[in-house]
Amino acid sequence: MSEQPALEMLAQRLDALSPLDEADKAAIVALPHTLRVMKAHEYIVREGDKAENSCLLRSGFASRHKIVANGSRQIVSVHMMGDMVNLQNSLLKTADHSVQALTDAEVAFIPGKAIVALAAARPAIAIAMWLDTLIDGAVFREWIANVGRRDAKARTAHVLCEFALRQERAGLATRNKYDLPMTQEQLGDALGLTSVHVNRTLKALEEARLIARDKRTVTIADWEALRKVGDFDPSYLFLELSEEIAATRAAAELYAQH
Amino acid sequence: MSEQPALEMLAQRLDALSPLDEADKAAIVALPHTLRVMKAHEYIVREGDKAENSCLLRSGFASRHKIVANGSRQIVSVHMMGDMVNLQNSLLKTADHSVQALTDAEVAFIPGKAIVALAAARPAIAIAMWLDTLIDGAVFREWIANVGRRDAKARTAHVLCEFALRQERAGLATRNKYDLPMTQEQLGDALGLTSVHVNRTLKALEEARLIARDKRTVTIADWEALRKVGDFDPSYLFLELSEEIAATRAAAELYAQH
DNA sequence: CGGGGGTTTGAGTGAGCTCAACTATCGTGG
DNA sequence: CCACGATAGTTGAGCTCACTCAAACCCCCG
Repeated sequence: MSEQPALEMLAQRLDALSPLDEADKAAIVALPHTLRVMKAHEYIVREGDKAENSCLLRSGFASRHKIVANGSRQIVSVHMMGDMVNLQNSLLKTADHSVQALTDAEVAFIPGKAIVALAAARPAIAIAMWLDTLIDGAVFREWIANVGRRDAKARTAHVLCEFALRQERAGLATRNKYDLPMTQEQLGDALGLTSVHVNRTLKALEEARLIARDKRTVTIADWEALRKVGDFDPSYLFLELSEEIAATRAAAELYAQH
Repeated sequence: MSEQPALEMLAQRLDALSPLDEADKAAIVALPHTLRVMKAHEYIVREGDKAENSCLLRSGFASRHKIVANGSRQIVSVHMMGDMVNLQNSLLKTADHSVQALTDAEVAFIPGKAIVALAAARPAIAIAMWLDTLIDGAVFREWIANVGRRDAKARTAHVLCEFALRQERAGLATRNKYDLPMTQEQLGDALGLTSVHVNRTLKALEEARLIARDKRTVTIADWEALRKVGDFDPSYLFLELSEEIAATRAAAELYAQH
């Protein structure tokens, strides 16, 4: 990943959400942080932990989840390259949920205090981070509706569409073909279904020729049809606010190859 | 409601979340706004609307909801006196969900632009509003887990506990007895259940002597037992951050009577 | 005292669950 | 290079929680 400073990615993301000047970006890149390479399944934050760091996901995938009384798990969000996984840790004192690596991942831990101090000193950064949090909230709302009111087929199709667009935005794949970085068990935990039922549902979507699967690579065979059964309208992702991220990243990659 | 300026309540809330100085509070109270009295069922914001205002709920109750393809509704949050109902409208351009009055309500509409300008000018306010948004998100996460992984009984008990503590914080009731300002149909929309099943579930909770009901007044007969079946742990509400709100409000009421 | 919204109850159905077995894939060490 | 074990995916059979449909019932308000 070149000589790029670790937090360049964060500066880009926030800049895309809400324009920052060069000094703002420099201040973000200069934020104190420690880089860690995590293995799949490793915990990045545990529920109940004292909240000290916020985490930028530099590569790989991570999920946030809660455990309920009967022992089952609910994944409340899935994150990928470029996402700030737990900005809430900057201002809230204890973690209300766990964050776990879904795949091997590179994570930059940034002290919450440094983030708050930066936000206090630089309004544009405060607003960009607030906006990131607002979009986070919009996705949560959609997920509440997803698990609360859609049946298994629609629910599954919906997140398949969401992942497609988010991976495309992150510059990781196209909207028509991407790696689903989670087991059916984990997918079930995200959808509020059992792994057995996820399996049958995916099979049904495949038999209906909406998707194709190979290992964990998902091909969306009929985007329009999948969008329809999944009742998917991407506006809650506010992609237009960060459209240039994928483009920037693609350009950087091209440049790196030469 | 006395001669208090309409936005005093907002200044108090934000100050409780993250300390503000007098100039900050004065600036909040001076924010441009229009007051409206809404009837129950009236829409405050409609999904898809151009987002122009954020709304402070001065009295009454409101809910936010999404409609899914099959026509059913999912309530994603319930709000009460003192809540900012849709801060996201300050920074996001279109509303991704609707806001509706559950009861008659007084609402202060504040232009999103004014809020952003204030946040940009006054870091302490930006951070307080960001924090409010973060707590909003924590509640959304809990609701995802609630509808995704808890059965009807636990799910219902859980929100009954949540409403108790939130109404207590707002100074509207005690945690042992409060008005549930919604029909069983609406409760079902919040829980991802049908109204029929909500009815049976409430009845079961009543027969188990965990709650008692009279019209829409809920009495929690056995808090500890209800908390347990509802798998309720209030930490996600971050009540300690705004403990003084209820106290302040109670004191103000006392003062007003004399 | 009639109408309308909300609540309650019953009866039957079905989507998604549980339990259990079997298969496929893949990394590891002999 | 193969055998093994572990992890993940697939399939079947039966069950149950919550749904649907439908009919009372209740209560408030005009």
